[in-house]
Amino acid sequence: MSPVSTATSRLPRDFFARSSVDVARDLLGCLLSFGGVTLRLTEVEAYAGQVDPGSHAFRGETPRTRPMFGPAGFTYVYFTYGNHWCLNLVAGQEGTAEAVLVRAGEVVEGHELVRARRGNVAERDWARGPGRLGQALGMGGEHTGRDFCRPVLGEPIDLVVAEPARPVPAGAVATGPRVGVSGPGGDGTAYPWRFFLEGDRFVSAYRPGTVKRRRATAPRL
DNA sequence: ATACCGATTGGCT
DNA sequence: GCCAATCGGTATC
Repeated sequence: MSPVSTATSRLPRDFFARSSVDVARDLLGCLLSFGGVTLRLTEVEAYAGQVDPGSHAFRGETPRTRPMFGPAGFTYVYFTYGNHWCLNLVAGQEGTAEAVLVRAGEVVEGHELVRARRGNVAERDWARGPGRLGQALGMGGEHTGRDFCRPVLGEPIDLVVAEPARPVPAGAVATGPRVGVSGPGGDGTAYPWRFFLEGDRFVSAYRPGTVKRRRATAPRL
């Protein structure tokens, strides 16, 4: 039996109610289970809500970002580029709209399920990147705004975030600019809030954010 | 009503 | 390394 599959203590809401940066760092190595698939988290990013130009919540609450403005311990799943569903775990105090983007992981359980969803791609790429990870887990818009800390009441919760059997050594955690975050003052280099396991194969490739172009004038036909 | 764009990915040069 | 795909969210007219 693999040591990682033996850890089963669900992280409490208090764990997520801290600053997104602290939560992100501590999530590395943790086990995230959803619908029969378990990932060992290798890469995450912190977003600091309304004071963070790179955050979806920067311009205030909208129907999409509503879960971010709620209490910690809920999901925020968003759709992007016409194809991809990406998973966030809401952090911080209610109203601050902090969240942690789950960017990559290693599949440690549910290989058959993931193989079916991800097709014939290298196992290394099954959940290496937020879009791929969402697909590996079978994430969709119906999974946003879900409480993953509440123990048993109400609708079934199939998302579990648990401590690893063995915590990752502090020296194994690396930080850097966030991936793909763009815009004036919002580029990823502004905050080194990407956390990943140094040297781990299941970490996505770094890509800098694109420089935002400004169109000269509006077409206004 | 409409235009712009993205916390990405996969394919091709 | 470069770039098109693809469509919901958001801002704007």
